[in-house]
Amino acid sequence: MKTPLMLFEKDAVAVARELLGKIIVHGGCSGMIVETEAYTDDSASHAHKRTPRSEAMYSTYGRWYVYFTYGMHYCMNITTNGDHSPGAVLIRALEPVAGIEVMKERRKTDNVLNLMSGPGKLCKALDADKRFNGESVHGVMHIIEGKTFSDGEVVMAPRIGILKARELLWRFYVKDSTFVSKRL
DNA sequence: TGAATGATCACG
DNA sequence: GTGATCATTCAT
Repeated sequence: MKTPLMLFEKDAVAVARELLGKIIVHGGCSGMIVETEAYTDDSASHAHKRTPRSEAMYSTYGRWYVYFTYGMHYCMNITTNGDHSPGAVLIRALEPVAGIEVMKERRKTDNVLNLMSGPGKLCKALDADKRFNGESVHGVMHIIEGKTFSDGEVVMAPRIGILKARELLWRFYVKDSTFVSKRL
Protein backbone atom coordinates (compact mmCIF):
# COMPACT_ATOMS: atom_id res chain seq x y z
CA MET A 1 0.00 0.00 0.00
CA LYS A 2 1.35 3.40 -1.02
CA THR A 3 2.29 5.79 1.76
CA PRO A 4 -0.20 8.71 1.40
CA LEU A 5 1.39 11.88 -0.02
CA MET A 6 -0.46 13.72 2.75
CA LEU A 7 2.11 12.42 5.25
CA PHE A 8 4.91 14.45 3.67
CA GLU A 9 2.96 17.69 3.82
CA LYS A 10 3.78 17.90 7.54
CA ASP A 11 6.91 19.33 9.15
CA ALA A 12 10.15 17.42 8.60
CA VAL A 13 10.52 16.48 12.27
CA ALA A 14 7.06 14.86 12.41
CA VAL A 15 7.67 13.11 9.09
CA ALA A 16 11.07 11.81 10.25
CA ARG A 17 9.38 10.08 13.19
CA GLU A 18 6.55 8.64 11.13
CA LEU A 19 8.79 7.29 8.39
CA LEU A 20 10.28 4.63 10.70
CA GLY A 21 8.97 1.24 9.57
CA LYS A 22 8.04 2.24 6.03
CA ILE A 23 9.64 0.48 3.08
CA ILE A 24 11.61 1.96 0.19
CA VAL A 25 11.46 -0.07 -3.03
CA HIS A 26 13.56 0.19 -6.18
CA GLY A 27 13.29 -2.66 -8.65
CA GLY A 28 13.63 -5.97 -6.84
CA CYS A 29 15.42 -4.40 -3.90
CA SER A 30 13.87 -2.90 -0.79
CA GLY A 31 14.52 -2.00 2.82
CA MET A 32 12.62 -0.88 5.90
CA ILE A 33 13.47 2.51 7.37
CA VAL A 34 15.08 2.21 10.82
CA GLU A 35 16.88 5.58 11.04
CA THR A 36 16.06 9.11 9.83
CA GLU A 37 17.06 12.74 10.39
CA ALA A 38 15.02 15.92 9.91
CA TYR A 39 16.35 19.04 8.19
CA THR A 40 14.51 22.35 7.87
CA ASP A 41 16.03 25.80 7.45
CA ASP A 42 18.14 25.42 10.61
CA SER A 43 21.81 26.45 10.55
CA ALA A 44 23.02 22.92 9.77
CA SER A 45 20.75 22.37 6.79
CA HIS A 46 21.35 22.75 3.06
CA ALA A 47 18.22 24.89 3.23
CA HIS A 48 19.81 27.41 5.57
CA LYS A 49 20.29 29.31 2.32
CA ARG A 50 18.10 29.08 -0.73
CA THR A 51 20.39 27.92 -3.56
CA PRO A 52 19.91 25.82 -6.71
CA ARG A 53 20.70 22.70 -4.70
CA SER A 54 18.38 23.42 -1.79
CA GLU A 55 15.57 24.52 -4.08
CA ALA A 56 14.18 20.97 -3.93
CA MET A 57 13.66 21.43 -0.18
CA TYR A 58 11.73 24.64 -0.76
CA SER A 59 9.53 23.87 -3.71
CA THR A 60 7.59 20.68 -3.16
CA TYR A 61 6.91 17.81 -0.77
CA GLY A 62 6.68 14.09 -1.36
CA ARG A 63 9.65 14.01 -3.72
CA TRP A 64 13.13 12.50 -3.57
CA TYR A 65 15.97 14.89 -2.83
CA VAL A 66 19.16 13.05 -3.72
CA TYR A 67 22.54 14.74 -3.56
CA PHE A 68 26.17 13.74 -4.14
CA THR A 69 28.71 14.39 -1.40
CA TYR A 70 32.34 13.76 -0.46
CA GLY A 71 33.04 13.11 -4.12
CA MET A 72 31.74 9.54 -3.92
CA HIS A 73 28.49 9.07 -2.03
CA TYR A 74 24.82 9.82 -2.56
CA CYS A 75 22.36 10.64 0.20
CA MET A 76 18.61 10.26 -0.23
CA ASN A 77 15.96 12.42 1.37
CA ILE A 78 12.22 12.91 1.05
CA THR A 79 11.03 16.51 0.82
CA THR A 80 8.44 17.69 3.34
CA ASN A 81 6.62 20.85 4.47
CA GLY A 82 3.65 21.65 2.29
CA ASP A 83 3.57 25.16 3.72
CA HIS A 84 6.34 26.33 1.34
CA SER A 85 8.92 26.41 4.14
CA PRO A 86 11.93 24.18 3.34
CA GLY A 87 12.16 20.68 4.76
CA ALA A 88 13.40 17.16 4.07
CA VAL A 89 14.09 13.91 5.88
CA LEU A 90 17.43 12.17 5.35
CA ILE A 91 17.13 8.38 5.17
CA ARG A 92 20.08 7.17 7.25
CA ALA A 93 19.57 3.41 7.53
CA LEU A 94 17.40 0.62 6.20
CA GLU A 95 16.90 -2.97 7.27
CA PRO A 96 17.31 -5.09 4.13
CA VAL A 97 14.02 -6.69 3.03
CA ALA A 98 14.32 -7.96 -0.55
CA GLY A 99 16.96 -8.33 -3.24
CA ILE A 100 19.65 -9.02 -0.67
CA GLU A 101 21.93 -10.97 -3.02
CA VAL A 102 21.87 -8.16 -5.60
CA MET A 103 22.60 -5.60 -2.90
CA LYS A 104 25.50 -7.65 -1.53
CA GLU A 105 27.00 -7.56 -5.01
CA ARG A 106 26.54 -3.79 -5.36
CA ARG A 107 28.02 -3.16 -1.93
CA LYS A 108 30.83 -5.69 -2.30
CA THR A 109 30.10 -7.23 1.08
CA ASP A 110 28.43 -10.34 2.45
CA ASN A 111 27.62 -8.76 5.80
CA VAL A 112 23.88 -8.01 5.86
CA LEU A 113 24.37 -5.75 8.87
CA ASN A 114 26.65 -3.58 6.75
CA LEU A 115 24.48 -3.47 3.62
CA MET A 116 22.29 -0.43 4.27
CA SER A 117 23.48 0.90 7.65
CA GLY A 118 24.38 4.41 6.49
CA PRO A 119 23.06 7.05 4.09
CA GLY A 120 25.70 6.43 1.44
CA LYS A 121 25.53 2.66 1.84
CA LEU A 122 21.80 2.39 1.33
CA CYS A 123 21.92 4.49 -1.83
CA LYS A 124 24.59 2.20 -3.23
CA ALA A 125 22.58 -0.89 -2.25
CA LEU A 126 19.39 0.44 -3.88
CA ASP A 127 21.23 1.92 -6.90
CA ALA A 128 19.80 5.32 -6.03
CA ASP A 129 21.47 8.40 -7.49
CA LYS A 130 20.77 11.83 -8.92
CA ARG A 131 18.41 10.53 -11.57
CA PHE A 132 15.74 10.32 -8.86
CA ASN A 133 16.26 13.85 -7.60
CA GLY A 134 12.98 15.72 -7.84
CA GLU A 135 10.99 12.60 -8.76
CA SER A 136 7.83 11.65 -6.90
CA VAL A 137 8.13 9.14 -4.04
CA HIS A 138 5.45 7.21 -5.93
CA GLY A 139 7.62 6.86 -9.02
CA VAL A 140 10.13 4.25 -10.17
CA MET A 141 11.65 4.31 -6.70
CA HIS A 142 8.78 4.42 -4.23
CA ILE A 143 7.75 4.14 -0.62
CA ILE A 144 5.10 1.84 0.83
CA GLU A 145 3.60 1.09 4.23
CA GLY A 146 5.40 -1.36 6.53
CA LYS A 147 5.65 -1.65 10.30
CA THR A 148 4.55 0.82 12.97
CA PHE A 149 6.74 1.54 15.97
CA SER A 150 5.49 2.88 19.33
CA ASP A 151 7.25 5.84 20.95
CA GLY A 152 8.85 3.44 23.43
CA GLU A 153 10.61 1.68 20.58
CA VAL A 154 12.04 4.90 19.15
CA VAL A 155 15.14 6.83 20.24
CA MET A 156 15.64 10.56 19.59
CA ALA A 157 19.21 11.88 19.34
CA PRO A 158 21.35 14.65 17.83
CA ARG A 159 21.98 14.39 14.10
CA ILE A 160 25.17 12.60 13.06
CA GLY A 161 28.00 14.54 11.47
CA ILE A 162 26.35 17.82 12.44
CA LEU A 163 28.18 20.18 14.77
CA LYS A 164 25.71 23.05 14.72
CA ALA A 165 22.35 22.82 16.49
CA ARG A 166 23.41 19.83 18.61
CA GLU A 167 20.54 20.58 20.97
CA LEU A 168 17.99 19.53 18.37
CA LEU A 169 17.10 15.85 18.76
CA TRP A 170 16.13 15.43 15.15
CA ARG A 171 17.59 11.97 14.57
CA PHE A 172 15.16 9.10 15.06
CA TYR A 173 16.00 5.42 15.12
CA VAL A 174 14.51 2.08 16.12
CA LYS A 175 15.98 1.28 19.53
CA ASP A 176 16.29 -2.48 19.06
CA SER A 177 17.43 -2.44 15.45
CA THR A 178 20.86 -3.83 14.64
CA PHE A 179 20.71 -2.11 11.25
CA VAL A 180 21.11 1.52 12.35
CA SER A 181 24.27 3.41 11.36
CA LYS A 182 25.30 4.21 14.90
CA ARG A 183 23.99 3.80 18.40
CA LEU A 184 24.25 6.45 21.08
C1' DT B 1 42.81 9.00 12.30
C1' DG B 2 43.12 10.20 7.70
C1' DA B 3 42.61 9.55 2.64
C1' DA B 4 39.59 9.33 -1.22
C1' DT B 5 37.28 12.36 -4.59
C1' DG B 6 34.25 15.90 -6.97
C1' DA B 7 29.93 18.84 -6.66
C1' DT B 8 28.47 23.05 -4.63
C1' DC B 9 28.83 27.63 -2.97
C1' DA B 10 30.98 32.19 -1.65
C1' DC B 11 33.95 35.46 -3.22
C1' DG B 12 35.93 38.60 -6.38
C1' DG C 1 38.17 31.21 -11.95
C1' DT C 2 39.78 29.58 -6.97
C1' DG C 3 39.53 27.57 -2.47
C1' DA C 4 36.91 25.74 1.46
C1' DT C 5 33.60 22.72 2.76
C1' DC C 6 31.16 18.51 2.89
C1' DA C 7 23.96 15.35 6.06
C1' DT C 8 30.40 9.60 4.25
C1' DT C 9 32.87 5.39 4.03
C1' DC C 10 36.74 2.48 4.38
C1' DA C 11 41.41 1.12 5.30
C1' DT C 12 45.20 1.88 8.37
